[in-house]
Formats: sequence, structure tokens, C-alpha cells
Amino acid sequence: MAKKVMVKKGEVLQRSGELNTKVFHVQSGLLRSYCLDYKGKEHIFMFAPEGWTIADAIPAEQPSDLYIEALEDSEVVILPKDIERENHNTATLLRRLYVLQKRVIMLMSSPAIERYEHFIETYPDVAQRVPQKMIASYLGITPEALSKVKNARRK
Amino acid sequence: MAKKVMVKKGEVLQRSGELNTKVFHVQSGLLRSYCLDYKGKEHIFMFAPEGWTIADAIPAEQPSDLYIEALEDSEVVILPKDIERENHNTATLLRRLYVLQKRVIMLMSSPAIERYEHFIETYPDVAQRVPQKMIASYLGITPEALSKVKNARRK
DNA sequence: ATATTTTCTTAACCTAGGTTATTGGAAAAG
DNA sequence: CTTTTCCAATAACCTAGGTTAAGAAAATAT
Repeated sequence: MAKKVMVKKGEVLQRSGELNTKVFHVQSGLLRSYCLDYKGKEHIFMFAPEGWTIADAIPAEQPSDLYIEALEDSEVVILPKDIERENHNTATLLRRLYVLQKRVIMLMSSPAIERYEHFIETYPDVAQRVPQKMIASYLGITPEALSKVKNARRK
Repeated sequence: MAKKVMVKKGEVLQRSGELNTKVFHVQSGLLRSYCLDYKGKEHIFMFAPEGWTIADAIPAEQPSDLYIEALEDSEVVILPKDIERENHNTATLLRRLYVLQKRVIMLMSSPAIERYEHFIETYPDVAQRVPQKMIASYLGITPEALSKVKNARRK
């Protein structure tokens, strides 16, 4: 049922539009999920370092909204999507729910610099491992804006 | 364990900062959850019409981030928070997760007018029952901006 | 019914962040 | 090592949406 694979940096594990039947558990390395907007611009939905699980939350029969890609060489366990229905413990789902709630609240009510600081505090390791432009994409701003905003604070 | 209450429009069922130990199931009427930002401005996190469940996703021991308030006279079943851990079925949690995922993606990648149209399509009934400024608050913009943006499209 | 409070709209002006372009440096690839 | 690609920073300019204010229309309260 479950199988383990080694993926190289840059490899795409799932593409938007593909049937969404898998859940990925990261044993080592780093994955990200992202979507493309109508202009073809990427928006990072989440990062998944070691120990995290990453998947599109869309129901299993529907085509995926998200791409899932390796940002580092990674060791990944691929599980069938319906495992969420049985085995996946409720505590994990509740935690994911809480993380997303926080994210929505921050997107609506905090300026970019605060979202940046919150990200750095919450995921200090990830912040060291990905380029700035990916952090910007996760925050919902451009890399230029992130540069500017960090600069503005440093005065 | 569970108790049913009638609440009047405007009544606050839970306040930010209070210990977050309850889940509210709406039998009739309409509730909303919202947070306040550092300027005291409200941001609506979600609406809960008949049949929906609403709660702060923060772990049960921690003080709530969200206010929960009745927008109409409502019939509400109040459940202890830990019911989520046992009885709450996984399908419901997965659906909540999916709704939030969509919300985050839209907040990051779609302009206000598209978020508005998506809201109207997804919750046509709610859109009829709440003032425009609450829709604006849910979308993450001001009522003035919503007026402007709707006007701009109508040309 | 009348008074009071909300809501919606419009308008003038302002600001956070987007866009495009350029530079220089750091990584990858050959 | 050298070439190419990728990345960060800066600057000039632009735009979506915020802010403040004011008036008209609804909704609530008295």
C-alpha cells in the first residue's frame, strides 16, 4: 500500500489537474506545495520538512489544485489518500486546521512584515533552507516587496 | 453534556481571550466568528448558517483567538470541545480543511472582485442575509473597496 | 410616527505592495 | 575553471485597496 521513494531536488511529485489520490509523508528533506494563479504566478501553500505530511486537501476524486515538489533531495513515503479517512488521527487534522486558521487570520489582518516575522519564529529551520523568494511567495508578496519591507524595519 | 440554547441577534457566545472549550452547532439562524486586529478592526473568519458547526480551531486549553456571535436569532447546540477528538467524524474535518485551503489560496492569488464572486457563488444564501460590510470583512477588504470594485466591474 | 443608529455609496487623497528593469553575486552545470 | 542560470537588492514608477469624510437610504428603537 505505502511505498517509499527517494526524490531529487526539483522533482515534481504531483501536478495541478492530476487526480488527487496521494498523501506524502516526508522522512528527510523538504517538500513544498504551491498553486499557479491566472497569470502563471506561483503561490506557496505550505512547506513540509522532515516529519510533516503534505497533500492537497481537495476530495480524493477531484483533480488537484496544488503542485507538490521537492526543494531538497528527499525521502518520501507515499500513501493512498483514503488513509486519511481511517488511520489518520484526529489530532493531526486538528493541528492542520489550527495552522490554517492562523494563516487566514494573518493574511487578513497583519501587514507583510508581521507575517514575515511570524514565519521566521514559527519555522526558523525552513527559513534557513529556502531562498527568500519562496518565503515571499508563502507570505503572499513579491521578493522585491520582502526586500523593501525588511529594509524599512532596519532603520 | 450537550445543551441547547436560544440566542438573540447580537449575542456573543464566546469572546477572544476566554478559555476555548466549546463547539457550537447551529440548528437555525446564523453565527459568525471573527477576530480583532491591533487597530481594533474586525475580520470575519467564517459564517455558520443552519447545519454548520463553528469553533475556534485553537487547542482546547488555550485562550480563544476568535469571537463567536449571533447574526440572527439562533438555535444553537453547545458541545464540549473534546467531542472533536472522539465523535467528530473525519469527513467533517477534511471538509473544513478543504474550505480553509481554498480560502488561503484565494486570499493569496485572487483580486478582491474574484473573491467576492467566489463567495456569492459558494454562499448565495448567506450573502442575502448579512450586510455588505460583513461580506467585505470576510473577503479581507473594506466596505468602501467592495463598493468600488463592484462598481468598476459593472461598466 | 419620529428619532436614532446602521448601512451603502461616492469622492478625494494616501500607502503598501506590485511591476519592470538593472546590477552584482552565488550556485549549478558544462 | 568558465559559462550559464538563479538569486537578492535597489530604484522608478504604477495600482489595488485603505482612509477619511459626508450624504442618502434602511433598519431599529422609542
